[in-house]
Amino acid sequence: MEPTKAAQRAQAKAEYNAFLAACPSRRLLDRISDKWVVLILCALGGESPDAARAMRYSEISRLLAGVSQKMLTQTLRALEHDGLLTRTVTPTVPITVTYELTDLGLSLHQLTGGLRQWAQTNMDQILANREAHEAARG
Amino acid sequence: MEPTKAAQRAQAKAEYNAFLAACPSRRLLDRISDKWVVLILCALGGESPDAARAMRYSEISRLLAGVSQKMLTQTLRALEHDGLLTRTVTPTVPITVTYELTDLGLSLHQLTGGLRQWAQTNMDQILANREAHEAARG
DNA sequence: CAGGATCCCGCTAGATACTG
DNA sequence: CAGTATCTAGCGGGATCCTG
Repeated sequence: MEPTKAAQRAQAKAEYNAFLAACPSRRLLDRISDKWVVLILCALGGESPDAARAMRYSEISRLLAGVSQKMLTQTLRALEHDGLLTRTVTPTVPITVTYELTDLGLSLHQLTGGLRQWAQTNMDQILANREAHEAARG
Repeated sequence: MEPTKAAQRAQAKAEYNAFLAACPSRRLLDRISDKWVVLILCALGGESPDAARAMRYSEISRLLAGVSQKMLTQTLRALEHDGLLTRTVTPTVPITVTYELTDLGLSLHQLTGGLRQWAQTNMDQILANREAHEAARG
């Protein structure tokens, strides 16, 4: 009679449906389907799972070329709020703030890292597709 | 002296770096890190890899509750342009247009489907994190 | 009636300048 | 160094119109 873990997991899966606009998971999916979220997770997560490390604000800012301070701060705060990363303030002079992925953030990094990998791996194919598509219909 | 396939792959990986703002793969990553892209891929890809199927415009529109016609059309065209899906017009009355993932689109669906799954699986944890975070600092 | 193009508006991303 | 505050332009989104 005791519910198995598999049954509990199936139950949890059935609870949320990201296709429904009103479902909380839909809003969560919208949030993580964001270019800055993906890039920040890729930065903090490193190339391999064990390469994750804490980074300073300026370090992230430098790595993610093109990000504005506003979007970086805003996105970091949102990720902290959701428990995907921790923000640590060290009162040195000048002040030091580091960001580090939580276990939950690391689990999501498995996926976002895949996105980055996919983009880099299939870039040539996509470029070829675009050319073919443009040639086909001008 | 002949380059191995692994070496060629490593070379291809080194070519693109999604962290660089000027790199084409960065723009590609920005594109696929988009909520409508993710949802459309999830819709056309189905729950399991073999559940992928062609869908009509109105069918997608209904499934992705909350998407505007403009964004749906715009995103579908962009995905077609990149070769992630095909657009097929059947001259019935009234006209029928179906969209279907290509192999490349299916490969990306492996990842976006994971995002959706992750959002639905970790929703409860995130909600708990938010509450804890708000309680901690009002 | 399905499919989509166009116009208009509000919001938000992003650049710039300023502060603890 | 690590942010906040302010302003503007461009994008997202709804209403409307067009076409087969």
